[in-house]
Parts: sequence; structure tokens; C-alpha cells
Amino acid sequence: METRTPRERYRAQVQEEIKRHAWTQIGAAGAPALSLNAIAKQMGMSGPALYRYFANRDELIGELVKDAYRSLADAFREAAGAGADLAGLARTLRGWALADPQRYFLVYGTPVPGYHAPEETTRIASEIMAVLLDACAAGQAPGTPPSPLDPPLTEHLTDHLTEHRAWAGEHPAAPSALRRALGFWTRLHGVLSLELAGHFTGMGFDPALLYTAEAESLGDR
Amino acid sequence: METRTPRERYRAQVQEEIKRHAWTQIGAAGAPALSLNAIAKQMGMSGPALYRYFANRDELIGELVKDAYRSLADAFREAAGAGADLAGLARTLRGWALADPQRYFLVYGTPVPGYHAPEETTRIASEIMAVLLDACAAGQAPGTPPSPLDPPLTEHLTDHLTEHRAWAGEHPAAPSALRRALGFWTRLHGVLSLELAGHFTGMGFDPALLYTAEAESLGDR
DNA sequence: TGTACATCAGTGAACGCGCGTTCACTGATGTAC
DNA sequence: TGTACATCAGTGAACGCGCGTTCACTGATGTAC
Repeated sequence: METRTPRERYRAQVQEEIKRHAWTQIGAAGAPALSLNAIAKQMGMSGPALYRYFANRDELIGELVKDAYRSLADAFREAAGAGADLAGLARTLRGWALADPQRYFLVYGTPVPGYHAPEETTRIASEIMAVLLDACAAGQAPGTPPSPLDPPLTEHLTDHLTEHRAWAGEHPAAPSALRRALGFWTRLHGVLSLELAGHFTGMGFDPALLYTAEAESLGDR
Repeated sequence: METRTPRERYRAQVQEEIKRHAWTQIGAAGAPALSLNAIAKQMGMSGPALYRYFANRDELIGELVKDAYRSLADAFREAAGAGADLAGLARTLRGWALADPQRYFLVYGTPVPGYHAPEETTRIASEIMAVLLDACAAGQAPGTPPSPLDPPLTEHLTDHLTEHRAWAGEHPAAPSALRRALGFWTRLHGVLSLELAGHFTGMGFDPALLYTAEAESLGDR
């Protein structure tokens, strides 16, 4: 324990208080800094001109979010329409995310504090989930014995999934299929978000290998 | 295909151009909106007073990030010191994340565009990884046969992990232990970040159950 | 085909505001003799 | 113990800036007769 003068102690105290307030501030405002005027300037227009196209800044952001959701839903529908299985959907998700990391983060990244998703967003989200659930249920005939490759399903979790299937749009899939859909989402998102946030850079390591390994971990047959 | 007047087409075109520019802007600036003046006001001080404590805004943010990393490292070290296994570390991680979601997102959320992590941050990150690797290697005697519960390890991935172990600080762990550490990180982060970003809300579903199930998926013995 | 009118994209000035940061200062606290 | 000086936390004014947004306007384009 080093000796500290009263001044040094006081200084450290205020430093801590500043940090505490900074933390609460970060919670209040982490929204993407998006400037209408800067956009206008880049387009060679005056700022007010944008108001012909969007009522205000929030409406613009809302549109961006909706577009992002729609683009993923379209990619999923297209892949499923072409007969993609779970591994195919995994590749689709990765392609969509890598094509535009900012778009990915706008949907799955740090939530914007004030902003709350419009209804259409959640509607599109459940469409995406529906495509995924179809793929999880397909190829799994009723009564198929569980494979050791399947994501773990305790009795407790099985009950919980059976009771709470509203999120799945009451999709008539077995609990094991619901479990696989959840695993798809969380495991692949785990690799993707860490990769896109740069947490693997400097590791000299290829996240794509890990991603495909995780996709294979879902017990698709 | 609905009919559209030239005006409507033009309008839609410009709308798209605006959105395109908005996208590139979002990439340039998603940093947490943190105001020094607002902090000072909340503390009943004048703005310039803060410059007695931090050279500027960026230095303050850097300190917050470093504190966040340190707090997780401390939690991990403490848990490991108390003899926690992988499941225990998983609980530690979840506790740390839920205790302060903002802190979690500052470390693992959408990366701040301009900001680049100071060296100390990466040093702390590898300390955390070292604790995790110890836990992954413990209880797995050399030559232990692989369990079907283990995360999947293709030959290709095994080779890759064996070659690229710099990220693990040259930790003398078997590839299967390295693989488990990676799985720990990505799978738990996947559940956590989706949960904290609110992607499970309105699903009437308990993410904690999914989290523990994923923790069990790591084949800890 | 030509003319009168309506629509509407875009402009420029202006608003109030908060931002980060500098500067010269005041006044309390600590230090040296 | 008392006095002179140095240190340093905090203030208030000021800087230039960019923000979202409003308003009255201009001028080109489309529409109706």
C-alpha cells in the first residue's frame, strides 16, 4: 500500500466520481451519431432539403433499421427457397453479416437507448425465425431419436420450450427443433459478433473455421 | 407492379441516395455520445474543471474501457482462485454482464469507430483468456478420449488451432481445450449479447435456461 | 398547341442549443523557512 | 508559531463549430382546360 497525500486521495475520489457519471451517461446515449446536415453536404444539398424525404432524424434511422431487417429476411427466404438446409442458412447469415458489418450491428449490436423498434421490425424478425424453424424441423421426422450432436436439452428446458412457443409463432416443431433454432441463433451470432467487433484480430486465427464448426454443432442431419 | 409517375420514381431514388449516405455515416460515427459538459453539470461543476482530471474526452473513454476490462479480469481471477470450473466461470461471466450491461457493451458491443484499444486492454484480455484456458485444461488429463459432448473438432480445425496458439499465450493446452475455450467464449457471448440487446424480450422465454444449457454444452467433466 | 394554375424539390437565413476546448483568473490548501 | 511563497482545483468568459429544425422563398415541373 503506497502512501498517498490527502490531495492525491481527493484527486482519485473526484476522478472516480467523474467516471461514475460518465457511465450513466453512456447508458443514456450510445445512439449512432448520424448527422442530417452532413448527409446533405455530401449530397451537395442544403440541410433542410432532407425534410422533404424524412420527417426527422428518427424516422430516417427507423427506415435504416427496417431495411436492414428486410435484407436479412430476403436473404433467408431466398436461401430456403433454393432448398438450403441449416448449414446453408448458416452460410447465408455469415454472408449477410460480412457484406455489411454496420448493418449487422444496427440490428444485432449495442441497442440504441432511446429508440424502440417499430412493430414492423418484430414482424420481420418472426418471419426470419419461421424460415429457420422450418429448416430445423425439416429432415427431422417425428420420433427421431436424439443425436449426441444435438444441443443439450434438459427436461427443464424441454418443458420451458414446450410452454413458451409464442416466439416461434406457434410453429408445430418438436422441442428439439426449437432448441436447435435457438442454438443456431446464439452460437452463430456469438462467433459473428466477436469476429466483426474485431475480438479475433491479432490472434492470427481464422474465425471462418470456427464458424463452420459451430454450424456443424447444431446436429443437422 | 404498381405504376409510378416520374416524380415518384425520382423521389424514391433520392430517398435511396439519402439512405446510402446515412449508412456510410453510421460507419464513421457510432461512438457512445458522452458529453464532458453534461457530466460536469451533473456534478455541479463547470465544464473546464474536468480537464484537471482527464486530458480530453478520448482519454476518459479509454479509462472507462480499461476499467471494464479490469473488472472482468478480476471477477475471473477471483472465481478461478475459489476453484471454479467451467460452469462456475460461465456463471461469473453472466453475473458480470448482467450487473452492468453498458459496461458489457463497451467491451463486447458494437466497436467504437475511431477508437483503437490501448495496449493494456489487449494485455488484460489475454489474462482473462489464460484463466479460461487453465479451467479448460484442468480435469482433462492428457490422452482423455473425446466426448461426444465436446464442441466439434474437425481435423482441419485441430491443425489450425495447433498452429495458431499465439492468442492463447502459447498455453500448453491440448487442441480440444483450446476449442472448448473458444466455444465458451462464442456460445456464452452469443446468448448474453442477444439477451442484453433485448432480442429475447417479448418472447416470454427465460434466457437463463438457455445460457446454462449452452454452458453445459462445453463438455466439462 | 398554348396558356393558367398547382404542385413540390430545393434554397438560404435564422433559431437555440450543446459540444470540446483554451485561457486568464481566483482562492483555498500545502510547504519552506 | 508565523509568515512568504508555491501549488493547484475550480470558475467564467469566450472560441468556433455542427447539430436538428422552422420558415418564407424561388423556380422548375406537371396538370387542366
